[in-house]
Amino acid sequence: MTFIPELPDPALESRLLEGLNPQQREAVVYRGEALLIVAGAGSGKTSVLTRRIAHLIETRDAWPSQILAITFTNKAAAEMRERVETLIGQAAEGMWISTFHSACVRILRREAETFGYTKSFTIYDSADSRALIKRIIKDLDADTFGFTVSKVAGRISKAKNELQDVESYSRDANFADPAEAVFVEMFRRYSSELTRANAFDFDDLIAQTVYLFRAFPKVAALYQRRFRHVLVDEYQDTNHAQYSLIRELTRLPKPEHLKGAVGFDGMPLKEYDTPLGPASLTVVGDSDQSIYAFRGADIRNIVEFERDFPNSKVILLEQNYRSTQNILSAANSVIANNFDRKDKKLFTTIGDGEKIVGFTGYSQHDEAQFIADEVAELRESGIDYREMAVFYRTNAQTRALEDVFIRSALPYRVIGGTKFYERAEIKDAMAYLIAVANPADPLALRRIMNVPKRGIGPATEAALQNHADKDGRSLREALREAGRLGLGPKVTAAIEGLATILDEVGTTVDTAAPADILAALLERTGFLEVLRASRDPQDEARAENVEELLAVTREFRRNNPTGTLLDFLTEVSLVAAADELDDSSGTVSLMTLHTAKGLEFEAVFLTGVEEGLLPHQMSAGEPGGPAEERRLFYVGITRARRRLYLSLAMTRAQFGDVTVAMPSRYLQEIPTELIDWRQSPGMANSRGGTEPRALNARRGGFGAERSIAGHSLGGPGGYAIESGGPGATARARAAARAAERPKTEWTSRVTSTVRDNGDLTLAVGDRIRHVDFGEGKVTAVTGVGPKSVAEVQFDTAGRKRLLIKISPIEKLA
DNA sequence: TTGAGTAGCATTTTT
DNA sequence: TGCTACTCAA
Repeated sequence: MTFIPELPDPALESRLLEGLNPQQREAVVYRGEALLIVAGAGSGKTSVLTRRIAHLIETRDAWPSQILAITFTNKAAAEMRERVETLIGQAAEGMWISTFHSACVRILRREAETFGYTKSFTIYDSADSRALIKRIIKDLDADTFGFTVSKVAGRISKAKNELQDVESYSRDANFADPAEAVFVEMFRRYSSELTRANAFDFDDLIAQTVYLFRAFPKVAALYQRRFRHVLVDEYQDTNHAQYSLIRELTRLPKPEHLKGAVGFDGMPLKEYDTPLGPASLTVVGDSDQSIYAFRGADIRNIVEFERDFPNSKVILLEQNYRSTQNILSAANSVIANNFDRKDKKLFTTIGDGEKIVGFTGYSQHDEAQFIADEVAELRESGIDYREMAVFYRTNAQTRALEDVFIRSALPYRVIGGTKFYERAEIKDAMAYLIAVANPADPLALRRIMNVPKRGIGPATEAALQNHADKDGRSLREALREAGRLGLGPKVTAAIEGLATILDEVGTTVDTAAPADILAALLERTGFLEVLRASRDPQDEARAENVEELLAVTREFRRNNPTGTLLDFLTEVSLVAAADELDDSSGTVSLMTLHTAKGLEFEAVFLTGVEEGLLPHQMSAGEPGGPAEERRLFYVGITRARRRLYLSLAMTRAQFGDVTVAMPSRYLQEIPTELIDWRQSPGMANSRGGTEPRALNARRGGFGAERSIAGHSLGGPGGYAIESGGPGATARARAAARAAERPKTEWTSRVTSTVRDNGDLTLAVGDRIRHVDFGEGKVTAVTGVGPKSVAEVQFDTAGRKRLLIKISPIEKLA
């Protein structure tokens, strides 16, 4: 039979390739079993990926429903979908574009009944997992073996990422070691508690999907038949479980496993539906941007791709369309220090651009003040706030930055960090929803049992739990039978009241809108009422947060008119930090370097470039730690389009007391001529004297990676050796120098003083005195009431923005 | 059982 | 510094 394909529209096809360089072009049009696109930072990979998908559809090589594209965040997924739709219009419907986790939830919900779960399973986020682990540690007195919640959570997570379950883990376990025996027991309990609660944790979502596919080839075959083109972004950050999932999906299904099967449209499959070859796989990644090894990401997945897929093709994208040459040169020279990598050099035709700006503050407040001043200046030069970002290594660093940003009245937003959904009151409200959606979940129930206060304390809870355990029933069922426990009449009534509310509201879960369910729960339990009546001033804010949650549920329904409570809970569980980014908001974004991956900004401030912070102390003991930290630094640098700032502080307050910080070794890996030091470490160090070359003069003093490499001798299970290398002596010397100095030298130039000025009003031309900046003249006043902002030209400290209400200032006569 | 008060401890990065 | 976990009185 002759098959005459419908010819693709040549105009459209050329539009898909328009503006692409030859390598990008090939990445779009290549057809074959396996394709690896090695995409350097800013090399236009998203564009290539979206056009490749559009091209597959446009050339009739694939139906939209045959495409599965995996991204790192939901935001990236949404963006990709949008871009594909813009390229080819409506036809994009039916594609699966999502994160690993969302895709797996979708599969698991559909297939839950096949392997002993119900489709109303809940997803435990890390806080939930930790709460459970904490209880298990307590039960088993495992802390006597030195187990902490994070250690146990880490080990369990690692095992799951390696696709180990309790059985396979204990097969290799050394039971002669009592600590290991205890760990296995904890692992066992953790797993069985999850199963009993009809819940999956993050790692389960992937691992259980792989188990499902392996144990039920007929189920797997359905998906193998459906997805003919699998595309994976950020491949360098995939772990073993995710890798296995991809392998399962791209296997050729056996015809007998498809026999009699029913397709996704509910129609029986036909003979010719059996595919002739495995699905084609496209992965995109850059091993220089692998920063998730701590989470089990295995860089070998990308490095050994060609060996894994013998018929594969590799395409390199090295031209950068994002950054200036100065920024790229800095990035190239830093990453070149990682041995064991394929040499790759980013280049651009944009031109050199501005130099990188360096600044050394006396304290983290000083550093933050510099950033705030620069942000204000950049804004004046026409760069929008939303085009600026501040990066840091640890979340704790936000404090000083937020402090100064607030006082300077600069609009900012912290991405990630203490998230909305991690607030206690939100977790409580969510626990109500979970308890209603998944009655088998005792964790949620326990959380809300006494919120708001009902007089159900630990003793009562234990009694209920006992009753439940006695005849193998759930905690929820025990609640209904509280009358038989011989508790006080008050408590009994409270318990029964709660049970009634949950049961009655529970009848509506499949039909009612999430907002209505939440409203009913809040109303009937008096949750909001109690918060509002409280004397604690913070409770007012908590009540507002809960109302915000209510608004979120309404918003959800607006976007998903048929979305059930379960859909809402799923969506909430899987939001990533980067998903919070709102492109339309005119605020500066503050985020960790990890969150920054995949994003780009016109101006980037990379803060805390200090030894011990970047690279982080904790990384020194881990194999490959310093190299991964360097990649993190590299990722940060390459986010910037035009302006890059590197800053550090001489001293940093850590839990109350102040420690002396040394410039990061990575700073020396950047050619000096690329950095314009507004205040170099040397200048900051030597009583204001000008010594811009001081950083280089100390070469070797604190930059020696040799000291770190030596640590690998410790071997597995070894403890991190107290550093005795050159780095340590330099640190000690610096500390000694600091101690000799009069204290005032080291106190920060910018304090965190806040004052309530009531309704002090300032006018242009007023002279003021500021605690930190000295005297100055008001040059502008904007805003009204408590939000009014003064712009002040200080005599020596330069120009600053000040939120009048809280600044430590006084008006001079 | 609750709430106030205090002692002790902790910070790496996250789907 | 800021939070949690524990103790003790009501």
